[in-house]
Formats: sequence, structure tokens, C-alpha cells
Amino acid sequence: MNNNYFCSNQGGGDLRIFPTGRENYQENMQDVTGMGHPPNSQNKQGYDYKVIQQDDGQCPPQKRNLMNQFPHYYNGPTESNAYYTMDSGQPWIPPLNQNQTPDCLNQVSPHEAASPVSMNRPTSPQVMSNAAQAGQVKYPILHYQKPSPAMAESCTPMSTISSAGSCTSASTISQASTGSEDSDVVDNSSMSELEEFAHDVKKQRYALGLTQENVGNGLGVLYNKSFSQTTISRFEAVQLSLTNMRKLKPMLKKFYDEVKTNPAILQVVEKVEKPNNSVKKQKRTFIDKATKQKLEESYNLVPHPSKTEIEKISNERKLKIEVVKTWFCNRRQKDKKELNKLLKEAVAPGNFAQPIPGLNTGTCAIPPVAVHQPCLIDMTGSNRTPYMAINDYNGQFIQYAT
DNA sequence: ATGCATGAGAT
DNA sequence: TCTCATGCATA
Repeated sequence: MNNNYFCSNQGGGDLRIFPTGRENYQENMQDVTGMGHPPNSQNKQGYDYKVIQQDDGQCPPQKRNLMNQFPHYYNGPTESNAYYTMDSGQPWIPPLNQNQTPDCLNQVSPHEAASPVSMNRPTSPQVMSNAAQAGQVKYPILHYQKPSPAMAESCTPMSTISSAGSCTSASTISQASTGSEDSDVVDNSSMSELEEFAHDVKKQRYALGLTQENVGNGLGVLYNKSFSQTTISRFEAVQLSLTNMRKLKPMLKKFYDEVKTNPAILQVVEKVEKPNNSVKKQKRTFIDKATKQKLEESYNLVPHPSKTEIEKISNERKLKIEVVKTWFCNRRQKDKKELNKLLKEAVAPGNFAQPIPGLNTGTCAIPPVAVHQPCLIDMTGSNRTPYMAINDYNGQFIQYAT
């Protein structure tokens, strides 16, 4: 499964997801966030980190006591003006978004506003149970990024998939009105639907004897913009982001539909020639196994290294700063995808998870806590969701597919 | 199939 | 400076 996260579903249906190496939070962490578990003085004992230094104001923000900045997400010791280390001797670095300002905490999260379930305060079991039964526990889709330039320019007449059913067989394709700007009509497929579709599409490709490259070119034939073998491969393996999958799905669907009604295009597709772009050959740095191992270690400690930290790593590992930087970017990207998959696996009907705890995703200031009551999943992959202003939210929801 | 890289847009 | 979509290069 995933080496960077550990997830358990134990006692009373509690769901816990946290970075590996931090399993001991299971014993030590108590929820004092207001998510249903009032602080208990006993909870303040026995954390796996200790006060090591008074904060003289020079303390880097990452190490600063979270209590002051994220009072309702803070789970640690409450001594003010201090920062902490773990029993292992490693620094305990709160997964804090450095850009986050306390003002953000005053905003109502879209989750909270939109759902009977609150993220930041206890919800009575009554409300919870009613909401769950009525199917009212919903999750917002936040479009936080515009389509990539490639997609944007080539997909104007993109088909709209009806919200019913999976795409494999049941969905209806209707031609979106051309010209008019309905770019926010997007595919709403759930992760499971996308998986099913990806699988289906792969089968069809085999049946047609097409290569991934052929298909990529095929999209070019239909949309005037082709995709690489890599992208098709990643789509079939469901290795793209949810948004990305949803964008590509209608195109692929259209392609295969088109092939059915008009097999002649196969001839075209198979003959597409690659332009001889002898220009800009990409160089690829080779990082040996041992070095990668070390990078992984650094990553597990600090997924978002600062400039100084990157320089340090760069020196230690004898890699260019650029290479280290890129490595961390890619590593985070990879992690995010893996975590989303893990979350999807972890959430069984009746179980709910909090937004992704942020050690490895980096920006969510919520130390891992047990979830004793239904909460909301960040389906968007944006770990800023809880802090987003309500007016950034356009009211679109999906219900979590069980 | 996947690792390292790039460029555009968001923060 | 980061994230995200994407692709060249390569095992």
C-alpha cells in the first residue's frame, strides 16, 4: 500500500490516518480540537515530544507552538513560547502552513457552512446520525485550478456526462453547446467510477490493438491536441489527480465512442507521425539508490524543506539545488496521489475521515487525531480547504460514494 | 511504467 | 516559490 502513511480502522470504527513513524500518536494524541473531544487535563501528559527551548522570538515559524496560531487544531503541549522535540531526539515540526495567517481561522469553512456536520465544533450524535441517514453528508468540489493551457484551448466542445451512473455503460453523452462558456460543467465521476472507466478503457484499447501512444494521438485527431503515451498510461493506471482524471475522461470516452461508429479514424490514428523535434532534449539526472534513500529520510522529516534546508541537503547529497528542489516537488506530488488513494480505500461506508493530516502534504495544521465522529474528507486534494473563504466556494457538492 | 523535468498559473 | 498537468528519457 503506502509506505508513508499508516491507517487503521479500529475500536469503535475510529479511523486514523497518519504518517508512518508517528504511530505512537495513536496512544498519545488526544483531540482537543473541539471536534467532539473536550480537552482533558490528563491529556496534557505523555506527549511524545518535550519542551526543549524557550521561544525567544527567533524561533522559526515551523517550530513555533501551534497553540497560538491554530488553537482549535492544536493537539500538543500548551506551554506558550516554547518549541518541542520528540523523544527520539528529532525535532518535532508542526505541519504548519507558513503562509497561513490567524485571520484564516475566523473564516467559516465551506465544509462547515455546507454540511450539518461541523469541522470545528462538536456535532451531536443526533444531528450526525440524521445527516448520515439522509445522505446529507456531502463534500464540496473546489475548482482551485484552471485547466492546463493544453486542455483549455483544445476542449471547448467537451462533452458533458450526465451525473447518473458510471461512464462504462450507463452514462449519456450529450454534446455541450459550442461557443457558450460552460467550462464549469465538468465530469463529476467518483474515484470508483473513474477506476472502472480506466479499466474499461484499457480493455477497449487492447481489443482494438492500439498502443497508448496511438490513443494519445487519437485524442489529437479529435481534439487537435494529442497526449503522450505517459499521460495515457497514467490515466489507465489511475495515477492522475482526481481533477485531471475527470478532465480526461470525457475525451477518452468520446474517442472510443468515435472509434466504434467510425472505425476509419483508426487508420488515421495509427499513422500519426511524431514531429521530429530534435530540439530541446531533456536531460535526466540519475540519482542513485543510496541517495534516494537519504532523500526519503529527509522527506519524512521535513516534506517542505526551506531554502536553507534544501541547500544543506544539496551539499550533503552532492546534488544540484535544482535537482533537490525538483525531487521534493515530485515527491510531494506522488505522495498526494498516493494519499488520496489511501483515503479512498480507508473510508468505508459509515466511516469518515478528517481532512488530510499534513505532515507529508505539508500545509494542514492538524496533527493526526482519531476521528470519533463523521467528519469531512477533502476530496479536492487541496489541503487549504478548511481555511478557504466561504465566497470562494461556489456551492457544488458531491456526495461521497459509498 | 516511472523518474526527473518544465512551464504556467496560483499563492 | 509552490502546485499541477504534462512529457521526455529510461529501466
